[in-house]
Amino acid sequence: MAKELKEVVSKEESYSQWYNNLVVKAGLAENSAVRGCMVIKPYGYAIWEKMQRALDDMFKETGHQNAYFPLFIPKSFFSKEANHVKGFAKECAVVTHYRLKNDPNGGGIIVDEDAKLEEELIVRPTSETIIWSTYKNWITSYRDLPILCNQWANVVRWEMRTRLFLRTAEFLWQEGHTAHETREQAIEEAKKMIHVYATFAEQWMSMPVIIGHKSDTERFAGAEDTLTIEALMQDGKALQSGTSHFLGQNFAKAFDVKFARRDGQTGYVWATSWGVSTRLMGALVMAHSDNNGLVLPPRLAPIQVVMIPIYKGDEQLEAVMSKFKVIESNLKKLGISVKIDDRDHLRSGFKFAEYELKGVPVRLAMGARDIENGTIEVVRRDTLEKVTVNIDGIEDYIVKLMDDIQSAIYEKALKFRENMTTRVDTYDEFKKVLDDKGGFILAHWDGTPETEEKIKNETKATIRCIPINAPDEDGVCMVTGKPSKRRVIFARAY
RNA sequence: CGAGAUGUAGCGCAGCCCGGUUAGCGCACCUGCUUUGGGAGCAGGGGGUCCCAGGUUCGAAUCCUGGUAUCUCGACCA
Repeated sequence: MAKELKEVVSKEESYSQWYNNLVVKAGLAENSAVRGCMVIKPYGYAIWEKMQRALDDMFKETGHQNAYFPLFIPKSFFSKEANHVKGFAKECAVVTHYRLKNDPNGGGIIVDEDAKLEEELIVRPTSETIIWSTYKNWITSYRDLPILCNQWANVVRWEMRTRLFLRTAEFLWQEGHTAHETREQAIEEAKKMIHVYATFAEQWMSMPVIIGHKSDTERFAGAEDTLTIEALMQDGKALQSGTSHFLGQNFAKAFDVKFARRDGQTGYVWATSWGVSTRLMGALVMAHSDNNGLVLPPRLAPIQVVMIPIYKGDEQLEAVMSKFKVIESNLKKLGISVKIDDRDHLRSGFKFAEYELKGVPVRLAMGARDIENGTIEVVRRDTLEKVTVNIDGIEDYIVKLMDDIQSAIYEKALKFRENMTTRVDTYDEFKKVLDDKGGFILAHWDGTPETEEKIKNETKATIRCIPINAPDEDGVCMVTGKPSKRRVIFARAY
């Protein structure tokens, strides 16, 4: 099966085709029979679960609680926040009826036209509206604040073009929705959470990201400020991997969420929302994979170590297996997930390739030769470097190796991003870099939506973000020549 | 939703233009034997509503009409 994958790669087909192939062949996910939707297979879901657990822990550490709000949102809720409506007016699934019946003209089942809902229900594309209509009842005093809730849920956006993990009609995500007493506290919360995401991306996914503000046009519908983490994929395109919004008082005003302030006056609460989705799975695949398949960071790998026996006959197999069992039990005590693959109908070479495709960080192989010498073969997935080491102390060796891999793939991705980040000063240069090289481009921009739009239409590149740590640097906009205070990041994006 | 392409076994495809045996190939699957330190070899076997519905014809995977689904490129988006 990986052979097929290699053929696709060697033909230098489009990167997106390679990506799609890899996701399917590695057993992460596949297209479902339902248009635009995806089946996440057990192996892919196991990675997502690890992501969820890590993120959830980080949310709890920062004082958040989980809650759950309804999937269906009355249509009228959407007419309350004008900007938000514009952003989600289209591309939503709508529930119009509540009953089916047998077709009197045939054998099938049809919608019962008599069972039409008074008011249509929207399948949530995001939950701000239903949550704020609920928060209204929760908040009367500053003593009720802050409210720091997170929800793990599925959402639906009826996208025209879909791609596994990156853009599916239904996707899984986490959405935090917080309410605060002051503007400053809400801004602080939005900042805090984008840093949580950045930490997660870098420490768990081994994926470097740039934190920044979205431009006016790229901002979330209904937000005053949108913070984003932007990652660079191996084809030189950017991927927005997580966002954190400062919503100001927009939703509080739309849903009339007022509270009694410390000074005795009545005021509207300040809000944030933030989320990451199964899109992170796509990011993980595109950030690290090579022509042999996935490369998973050890902290997110469902199987961290795979052991493959090499043998002729039952006697040799038993000898290897007894050694494997000891190592397995020792590694498990150290919290490392281990799989012994003793399937007899497959040759070892096939298994090697299969686990490389699946991105298992460390592979151990042992045969008669090793038993004789008291050694074991260790192969790390990221470099495919192969060493034969003494079996004594193998556990410590592996623990260290896992840390090495976790940081090595981060460093590799960081280096790639650095090489793929270019400073340009003229529009011609900008277009040339975009076409020849891709990646992040640091350039001056006059700050107007008109210029941004013009660049987008002419080059397909968008402003990914205005980095929070961008140094002040006087310059002139590469398009209009108007003054600019700092460089922003442009890229073509998913 | 605009423009193009494609629907034939689990996957990838040939056959269609020019209608005519029992619809074929590779991979995968099953059985047996031989193999086993990087994707095994031989032999045998199973698996099809040729996307759906009409039409033309003695006869349709093949021609015509209408649906429908998927993919690629736009617009939209996490």
